[in-house]
Amino acid sequence: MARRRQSVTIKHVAADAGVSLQTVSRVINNEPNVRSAMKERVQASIDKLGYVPSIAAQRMSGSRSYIILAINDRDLTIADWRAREGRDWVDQMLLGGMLTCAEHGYRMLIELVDTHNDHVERELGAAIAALQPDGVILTPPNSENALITGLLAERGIPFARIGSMQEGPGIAMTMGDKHNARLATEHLIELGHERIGFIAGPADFSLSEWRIEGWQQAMKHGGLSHEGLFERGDFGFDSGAQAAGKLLDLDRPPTAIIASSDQMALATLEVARGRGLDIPKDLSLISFDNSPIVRFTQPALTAIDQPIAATTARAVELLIEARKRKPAERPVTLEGELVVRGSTAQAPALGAG
Amino acid sequence: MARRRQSVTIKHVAADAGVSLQTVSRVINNEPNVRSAMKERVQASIDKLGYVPSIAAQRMSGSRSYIILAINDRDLTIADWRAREGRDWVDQMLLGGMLTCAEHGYRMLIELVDTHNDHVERELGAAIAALQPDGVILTPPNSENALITGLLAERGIPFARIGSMQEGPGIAMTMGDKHNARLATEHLIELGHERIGFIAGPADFSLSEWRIEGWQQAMKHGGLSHEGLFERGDFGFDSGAQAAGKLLDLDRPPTAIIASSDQMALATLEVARGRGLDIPKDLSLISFDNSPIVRFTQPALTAIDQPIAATTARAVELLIEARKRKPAERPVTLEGELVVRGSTAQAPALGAG
DNA sequence: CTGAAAGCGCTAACAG
DNA sequence: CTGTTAGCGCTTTCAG
Repeated sequence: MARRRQSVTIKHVAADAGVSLQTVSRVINNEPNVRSAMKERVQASIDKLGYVPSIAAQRMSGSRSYIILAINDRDLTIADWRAREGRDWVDQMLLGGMLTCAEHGYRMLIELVDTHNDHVERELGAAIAALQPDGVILTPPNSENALITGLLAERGIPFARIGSMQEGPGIAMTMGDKHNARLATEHLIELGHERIGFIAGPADFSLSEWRIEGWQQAMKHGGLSHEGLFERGDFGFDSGAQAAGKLLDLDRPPTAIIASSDQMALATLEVARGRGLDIPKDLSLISFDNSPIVRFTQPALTAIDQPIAATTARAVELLIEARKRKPAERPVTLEGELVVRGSTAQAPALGAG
Repeated sequence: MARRRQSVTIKHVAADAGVSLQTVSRVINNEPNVRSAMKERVQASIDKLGYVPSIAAQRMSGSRSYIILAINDRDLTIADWRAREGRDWVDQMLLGGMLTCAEHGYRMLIELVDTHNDHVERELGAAIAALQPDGVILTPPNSENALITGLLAERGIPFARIGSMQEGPGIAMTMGDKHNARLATEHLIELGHERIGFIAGPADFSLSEWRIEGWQQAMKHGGLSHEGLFERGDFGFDSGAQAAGKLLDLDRPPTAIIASSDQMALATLEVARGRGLDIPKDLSLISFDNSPIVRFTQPALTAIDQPIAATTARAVELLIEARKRKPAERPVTLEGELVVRGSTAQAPALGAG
């Protein structure tokens, strides 16, 4: 294989336009001090020759790499891909991230990191050393992994922490979990439900707690008690089934359940069916992931749609800005929406059953 | 923002190990002429310092970029992402491609290219100039886009053409479409079906034609006629509905239909239902995409599973090898499998109805 | 088998 | 406002 060198370099452009390399560089990088006549002349040569700067060379001379790295948990991601159950959060991240990157001449690269392992630092460190990304996007539960955030901060790489409100280095971002949980709860209250159960996610996800807060607040605000209507799962199906079982075993079981993940919602659906309950007649159900799968159940599930694409897009923008302005201290929040489908209905008549 | 330089470079390692840069370079690249004692000493320093070579620098000095580029059609990909209907071929490509890349120290980067437009060359040329990928993976319908393959060949970049058997530059690869169509048809013949309809994809996809061949061959081989049982769609829902309608309008309609995409299969399901046909009792149905969605219909669809992940993985391997060995001339084929679910059943009794 | 020198394409820093 | 100089971190010659 022949050595593949840049076919047309900054030198060719400089020669063609009859200027110095530096001037061409200034035009490429849209720097101020260039006379517009000069700029046009150089641009003409660039267009004529079809010149595109080499990212590697740009990176080498100490400037940007034009790469944003999205760090995802290796095992979780692969498990989702292999399961082929339609979970599309990676796609949504790509949708928001890639397109926004492209608008600014950047690329987004996904990196799978084995975050359970204690050599996260080595793995992530290697990725950073190899790629020298201009910014990193962290998703839960990595967003609050001190090993990761510490490393990034130490190396001075701007990063966004999606699903984290902690203070400290990096841009904290949330998808409005508290608000979203409130939204779901209020929808049920409006439908006349008074006993609304909540199946939370694991405690090591901060967003699990925010959602609990949102639910509790909405309940209180509606003059309802949430006592005893709470269970916790791990986002997975089995844990959801167990939690749903406990809630439905109560002396006075809930007439509606909010589950913090699609899998736990699906499990709840199945458990309820197993007990002869009709959804939504006997039990209303809201899922906290609007993944494709919840549209194909019978009935389709009312769900909280998290703005994954929009949040990732915003993260990219903030990361790119970060090298100019110092990022804001306050957490950035993009709120989700409630998508109403067939799994929620008027609460069963009070005296009935 | 401080200039971010490589924290530990080849120089540090060389100094630490008390050897020249060159020797370190040789160890990194696993070159032959290094005494094993030397090698170990250098490796020890590398490990101690946590050194990882900078891809940008490696690329700069004329060697590999360690980047494999997967080119996808911009509009199609974005449409799928936005639709959120669980189509997961991008994920499957990532699954196969990223993991295999990682095994070899490469990264896979997705690039969305507006392939309809006639400035494909500029777009793709820019991506290549900027990234200098070591290999490119093309998916249909780009695999046979002469503008694209020509550009790649001209620049001497190894590339794989998935879904193409054409001769010429680049590694031709298929997912066994002919074989897969035969498989589906044979399954139906075994179930006693004699009139098996086929809804093909658009003619500008070579694989559409291969599937037709497979179906026709299996029919002939089973002593059956395929005359008049053929329709063509564009892979989309509406075209599928139209095609299904025509097939079911025949004087002697088919008792089974094979659709070349999940959307066309779904459309067929709906059209059949609309006519009061029960699936699979009155009509058996096979989808040609085993995307998550076909598992959630009632009944779940029997489908051809295309080895997207495996093919992408193989493509990556072949591309990486390509810079050593000259790639084989013959097309590389990985065949799909039939996943039997509830949409196929024994043919309705002959005299009945 | 190992080392020294040159340069990849680009930008930062400094002159003019 | 524009040009010159000196590297970035690595690999490729080519000597030893």
